[in-house]
Amino acid sequence: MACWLVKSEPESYAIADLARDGTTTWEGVRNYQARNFLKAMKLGDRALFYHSNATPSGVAGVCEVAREAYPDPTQFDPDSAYHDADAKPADPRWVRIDVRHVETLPHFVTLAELKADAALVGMEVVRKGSRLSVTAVSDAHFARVLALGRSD
DNA sequence: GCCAACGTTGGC
DNA sequence: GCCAACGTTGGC
Repeated sequence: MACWLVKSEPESYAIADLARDGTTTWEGVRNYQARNFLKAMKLGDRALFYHSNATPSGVAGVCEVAREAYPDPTQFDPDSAYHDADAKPADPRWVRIDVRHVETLPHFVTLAELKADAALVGMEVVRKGSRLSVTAVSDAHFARVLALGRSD
């Protein structure tokens, strides 16, 4: 089973919102690399829920894939901010997934902590200028972040 | 608000 | 196909 990291700006959707909703739809991804990761995510895969553009930014919890990739309807909606005039219903360009809340970490793991941890060298989100909203995470990195988030 | 990183667009 | 301009992300 693969591990992932998904980013959300807590001002628009935070881990507390996911805890309240139980499941939500992850849509609006308009980057091909991130989309390809979405397509690779399998039912039950776990993902770190990362708060971006936050004070501070960091890993707030864990979610799991509740439904695998299916066409993102916002690409066909002219009124949507995610509208893509070049996307055809017969050949959808963008997908979304559904995710389910698994746990809110008792200790919020800040980006500074991630960067300071020797075991997390090479993790994508720690890279300077990392902008991908969906990334793959190694099993070892995933376990390490969980350990940090569960201890205090 | 600034700026670095980097994906996308469009002229040629 | 090259590359400059531009837009977006996201840390600080």
